[in-house]
Amino acid sequence: MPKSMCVEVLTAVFQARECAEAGSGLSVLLTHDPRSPADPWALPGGQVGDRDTLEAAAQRHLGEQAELTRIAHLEQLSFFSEPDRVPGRRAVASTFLGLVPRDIPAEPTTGHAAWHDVASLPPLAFDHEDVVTMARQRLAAKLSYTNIAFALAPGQFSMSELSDIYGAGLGYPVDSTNLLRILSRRGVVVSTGTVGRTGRAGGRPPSLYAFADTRLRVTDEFATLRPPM
Amino acid sequence: MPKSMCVEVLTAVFQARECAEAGSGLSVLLTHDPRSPADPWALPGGQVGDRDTLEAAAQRHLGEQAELTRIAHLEQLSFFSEPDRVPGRRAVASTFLGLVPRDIPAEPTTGHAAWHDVASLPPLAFDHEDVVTMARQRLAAKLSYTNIAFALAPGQFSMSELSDIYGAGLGYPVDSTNLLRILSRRGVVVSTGTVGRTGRAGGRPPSLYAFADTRLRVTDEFATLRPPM
DNA sequence: GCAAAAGTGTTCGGAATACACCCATGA
DNA sequence: TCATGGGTGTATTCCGAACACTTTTGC
Repeated sequence: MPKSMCVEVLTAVFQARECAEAGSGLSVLLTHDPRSPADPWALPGGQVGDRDTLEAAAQRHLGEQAELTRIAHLEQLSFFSEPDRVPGRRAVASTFLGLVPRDIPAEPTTGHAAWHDVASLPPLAFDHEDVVTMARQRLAAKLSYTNIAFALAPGQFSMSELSDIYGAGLGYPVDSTNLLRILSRRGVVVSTGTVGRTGRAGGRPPSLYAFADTRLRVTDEFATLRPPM
Repeated sequence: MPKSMCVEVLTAVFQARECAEAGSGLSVLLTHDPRSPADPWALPGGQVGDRDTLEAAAQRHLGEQAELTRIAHLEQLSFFSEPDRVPGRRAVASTFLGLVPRDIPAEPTTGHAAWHDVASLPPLAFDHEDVVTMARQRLAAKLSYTNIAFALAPGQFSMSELSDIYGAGLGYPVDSTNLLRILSRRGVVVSTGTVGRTGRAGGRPPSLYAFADTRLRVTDEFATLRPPM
């Protein structure tokens, strides 16, 4: 009879930050135990309880380690199961991608967790950097063919703000003009009828939009090889 | 300290069968223990060894239970972690999608495993039908934007044969004329220069083609929102 | 009025589907 | 020579990127 294995969860939580000046605009939540200052930063996560699903365990650890209780979207990534990925014990990691909208309180109030721009990450524990890389790739891919940006955007937003969020997730600038056309035709965003305030540099006040759904939905199902007729 | 959990692997292996008459043309490998005839059919899989990755464990079980040692493609699906998905024990399942080409020996020689057309599946154990459904969706999606069909096709094939394979995986007919154009432009298939034999109903003998790669490759990376320039 | 940002319209090119037509073989 | 299936070419349609132009605000 084979032995049972130890399963842990790890979550890469992203947020598209406001700060325009430096970095990519996309930040990931990392934890660091101040009692062990020599340890590298790590992704939030930990063990799975007897009655937890993996998703529930991931959410519980985010609440405990970073006071993050409102995750707009959480989805499974891959399993990391190399026998020696964590020295000294057999730990199979179930990894997750989590997304938090821009308008929730930014900074965790404990000293154990902090947001780091993905363009300038510190050294990370074990294979956690691989998890971040995979999470970024998954996010970029799903921005193209799903409405996943609802989980990064605030409740209402201007199209230029949304194109900044897409740009942060994709890594290249996105034309806000065409973005509105595409997302409107697909029924992803709808106009709220309200207008926002003009920014500090002047300019016309923007119309505000909102996402039509708050659950993940595939919006471009058949990139090619569509069904006939 | 939380208890460790029991991890099992489950694999849905697909093959595009030749038999044209009935069914969808897509078959999945199921196992059934003749010593327990009352049990339903199940997906192949089982426990994970101490030094196994999950992928290695999945492949080992396929070899033991169905004498299947040449898997052309194996990739992780989701984890199934509902606490009561298997009555009586806590079993977290790591599920896989496996693909086998059309030209390998079709029937397992043991009585423990058999191919079943996905259009007429028997009742399956636990949540295994959900795994099959997820695997079919993953296969259909990746047929559109990757070269994953290399793992279902024989080493050489005519375009009409390949369009049958695509049709089996997608669930709707695919025009072989346009399929060749698309896959040629993307560099997915190349002409071998050889020609095959005409079928039993007459007709012009087909040119034979082959896949350029035997590893998964994304061929249509940016369905939309391409980078500028 | 001027700068800055938002919104509108147009053009262009690429890609996929559909379909008509030609080619090669066996009976 | 005819039926059958493979292959080539073309038309249509759609969608997204690029960009010029107009509109609306603050100073």
